[in-house]
Amino acid sequence: MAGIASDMIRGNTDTILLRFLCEKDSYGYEINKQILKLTDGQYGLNEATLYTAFKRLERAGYITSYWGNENQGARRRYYTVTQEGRAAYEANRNEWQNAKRLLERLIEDGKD
Amino acid sequence: MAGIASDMIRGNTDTILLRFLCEKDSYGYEINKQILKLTDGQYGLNEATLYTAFKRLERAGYITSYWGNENQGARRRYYTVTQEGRAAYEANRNEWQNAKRLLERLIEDGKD
DNA sequence: TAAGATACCTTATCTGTCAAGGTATATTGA
DNA sequence: TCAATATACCTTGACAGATAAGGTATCTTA
Repeated sequence: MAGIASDMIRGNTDTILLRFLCEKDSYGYEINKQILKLTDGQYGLNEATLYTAFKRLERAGYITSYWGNENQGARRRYYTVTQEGRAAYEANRNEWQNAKRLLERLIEDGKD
Repeated sequence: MAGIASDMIRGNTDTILLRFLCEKDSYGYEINKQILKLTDGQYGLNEATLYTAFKRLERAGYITSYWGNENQGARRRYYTVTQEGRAAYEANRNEWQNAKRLLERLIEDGKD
């Protein structure tokens, strides 16, 4: 997933994770599969990026975590979005929409 | 211009500069003023970012530069986009449009 | 004559991403 | 039975782009 596309998504990683956690508690591996599915396999988070982002969000107080009690299969660390996390998601979503508008002007309006 | 919005634009800096240079030869200070104008003052490149990007583009062979012969005022380094630069702009623009579509799915489709 | 605008540049530092490595368990097919 | 694959987590070191802060030099304006 290297290259420009991933650099374009940079800065939105946290927002994407929060979006999924706003729907329901989940864990890293599952969220990444959902991302891949939603993008038809065009985008997925590198694992190091994924777990770094979870740590960042937890440190910021936007999510909390707990171990699931799987009685079979690999263990899972579940994440729950906090009230602050929901607010951050809304704010980030607005920021994305604003940034999108600006980029459309800056990149696309100069079409030949 | 710190914060999330600037991180969202990261990865598009080169594309933005190429877009302006595809219209006409220009120099750093002028392009930055155009960016500010197009975004109603909402976004402008940090100078260090700006000149770093020019260097990167020149090293990549996407632009060339020459000193303008101003007989008054501060000296200006003008940039010209190359054929490869135009091709890169088109490719980047497509990548941006693709990334935009993905981000809309990943961020916006989960609306409440 | 000082302040502000124009115009360029460098350095050190920060942050997010990523490749590469690791651990452990369960399932599936040869 | 046993190797491969999928699930699921984590850490480390390196890299690239963005930035704050500093600098230089000229011209205009109050």
